[in-house]
Amino acid sequence: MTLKPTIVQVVIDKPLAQGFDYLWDAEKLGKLPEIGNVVSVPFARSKVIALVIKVSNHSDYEISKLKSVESLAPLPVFDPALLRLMNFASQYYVHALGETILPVIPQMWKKADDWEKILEKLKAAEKQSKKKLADVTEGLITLDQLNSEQKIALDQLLSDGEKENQFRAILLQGQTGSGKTAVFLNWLASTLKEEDAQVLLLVPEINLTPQLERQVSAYFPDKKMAVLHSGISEKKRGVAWYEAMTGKAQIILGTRLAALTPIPNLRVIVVDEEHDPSYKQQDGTRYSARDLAIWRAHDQKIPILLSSATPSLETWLAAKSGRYENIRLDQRAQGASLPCVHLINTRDPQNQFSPGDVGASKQKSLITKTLANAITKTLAEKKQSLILINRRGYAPVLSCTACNWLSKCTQCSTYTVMHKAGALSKRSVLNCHHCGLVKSIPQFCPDCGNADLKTLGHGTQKLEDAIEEMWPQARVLRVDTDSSRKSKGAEALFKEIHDGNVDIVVGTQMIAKGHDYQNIGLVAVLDADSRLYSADFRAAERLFAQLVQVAGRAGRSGTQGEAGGDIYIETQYPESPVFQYLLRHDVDGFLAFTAKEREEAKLPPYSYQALIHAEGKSLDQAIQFLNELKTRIKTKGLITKELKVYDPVPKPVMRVAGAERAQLLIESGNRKLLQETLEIIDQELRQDSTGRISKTSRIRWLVERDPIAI
DNA sequence: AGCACGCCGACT
DNA sequence: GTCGGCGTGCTC
Repeated sequence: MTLKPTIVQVVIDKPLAQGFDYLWDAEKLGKLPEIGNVVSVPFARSKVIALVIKVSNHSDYEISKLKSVESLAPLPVFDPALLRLMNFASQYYVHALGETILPVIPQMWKKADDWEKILEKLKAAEKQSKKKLADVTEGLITLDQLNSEQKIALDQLLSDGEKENQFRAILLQGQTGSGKTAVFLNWLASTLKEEDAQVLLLVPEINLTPQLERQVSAYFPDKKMAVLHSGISEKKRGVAWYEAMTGKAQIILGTRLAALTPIPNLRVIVVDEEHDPSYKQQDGTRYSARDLAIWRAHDQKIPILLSSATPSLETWLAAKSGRYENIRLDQRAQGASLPCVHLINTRDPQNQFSPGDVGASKQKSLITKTLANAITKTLAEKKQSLILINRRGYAPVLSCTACNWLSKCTQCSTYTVMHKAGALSKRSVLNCHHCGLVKSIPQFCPDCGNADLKTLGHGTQKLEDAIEEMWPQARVLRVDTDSSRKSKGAEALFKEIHDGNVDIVVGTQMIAKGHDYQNIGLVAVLDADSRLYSADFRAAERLFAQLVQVAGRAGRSGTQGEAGGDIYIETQYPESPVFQYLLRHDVDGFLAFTAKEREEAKLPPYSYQALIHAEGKSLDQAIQFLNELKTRIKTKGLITKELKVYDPVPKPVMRVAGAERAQLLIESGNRKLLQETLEIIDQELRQDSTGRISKTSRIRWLVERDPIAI
């Protein structure tokens, strides 16, 4: 009698839809295989990390050609619930299972040779660092400090808690400063009373984690927290991931990548700022961490809380229809009142400087007279001003006054942005924000030789210059990705603001996110219009959310009874609904208005969308590739009344780093039908592709489900 | 995705 | 004569 060999099927991090079979030598590996084991296998000429997805005695491949699993990682198995999530994500987002699963493993665990060493180190470290009690109490609001509205919200969250083992989705909607964080942290406390319960707390951006991290450790000083985001070192991330996976860490705090972390005893999920577009991954598997978190909660029959001041339309409608519970916080928790919104009509001459005005400079196009007066007043009151402009750098384009030459990127279909000396490099440079290309600034126009080159438009740097010129006595700080990368990072810059070392802060949207400042009297938004009328139908929704968030910064001074700050928006279109609803602080009104618009236009969430991206050497080739694909879809009879396939179009930024890009939009009111069609398209494309590159036309393609920008 | 194998152009 | 271009096929 011959014993049948043990065979495992594994998936690896390649865009290959299939699994690969390997022999399992139980003697050598010490144990029998289990689904969810992390292993190291020989693949082609190298060794790769793989995950076991099947255990059997059979292989469709020739047994004699099978290689053997080399080693077994000293890690717990990926639990069945997580594998269900991965399977779903892989199918839904039309990506191979392997390239969905393996990227969640931190780099530290990707080298099989180090496994035993790492484990020993971890164990040694664990023995040493017993418990370091946190001494911070930042943001700690105990049960008896909650205001009545927060108490009601918490009661509501807790009262339904008896429905154990049941999916619940709750929208916690409340304006900035209404104390949502205090409510959900106190709610988490009840789950964390349980000995080994784990909770997952998702935040949209790295900038937000340090503050929330301090708050969480103030609430739960004796609980271990694992922090997972791309900003922490690989080593720390590897350790945090291990602690989450082994159940040692009970609180898992992180950005979107944390949504796919193995958490064996997961009991509750919180998604903070659930509307934030950064939950959508833009490369690799293009998943939405919020949507996957909801699926995970549903699948594991646990509650999920979605928190936002300006919920996404999807979530808001779900709450409205009763599919989600809706808990609201309408008061401002610590007594601060709402900021007053001012719309400055830039077309009104009254708001503009006239030639004779004091302080009118060549920069007058940047800051209106009305806004300048408000800033001067705020300075006099010894309060801080935040000025937002959504473009980093000095000026978006350099142009020739004689022949209208413009500084275009040589590799992309965009303009390069001028950065002044000292910002990106020692000298002034032109920088492309799409491909990162850095070029020196030409002395003369490359086309006509004219030496008179001028900048068009404004960026953060130019604004900084203008402000310094207009208020020479003020202390000005610029906060954007460039300045935070250069100095000690964003945290250090935020500290400067907190400590009151700054009068005027100039920056991009990143200043407005999450950070609580104590002494802000004025917030100004200078380029709201650029995002008002965009080709992207979600642009207005995003702008509204950002403006509400910005407005939140202005009214946050904690002192009881004090008037909220002022927010100034410079616009040519003050009558636009975005601004009108903002003026009244009417989030629900805006969402209802937007919902109606979308319903009439049959746009998401009233329909479902997917994009097929194509990228090649020339736009024609990319378009042709998509046209052929469309024809194939048509011949197969897949285009029906229920499923619409648009014509291929160049992408908004058509050329990036030398590759030209086009896209094909597919839309359907029937989610299942769209899913099935995408699977057929994927199969069809895979048939004559290696990986994701077409064999015949050399076009790189990608299917994206639920795109957030079109 | 990598990576080797393989078949055609300008060079020490 | 060869070095090297990237089209094609394979990885258990």
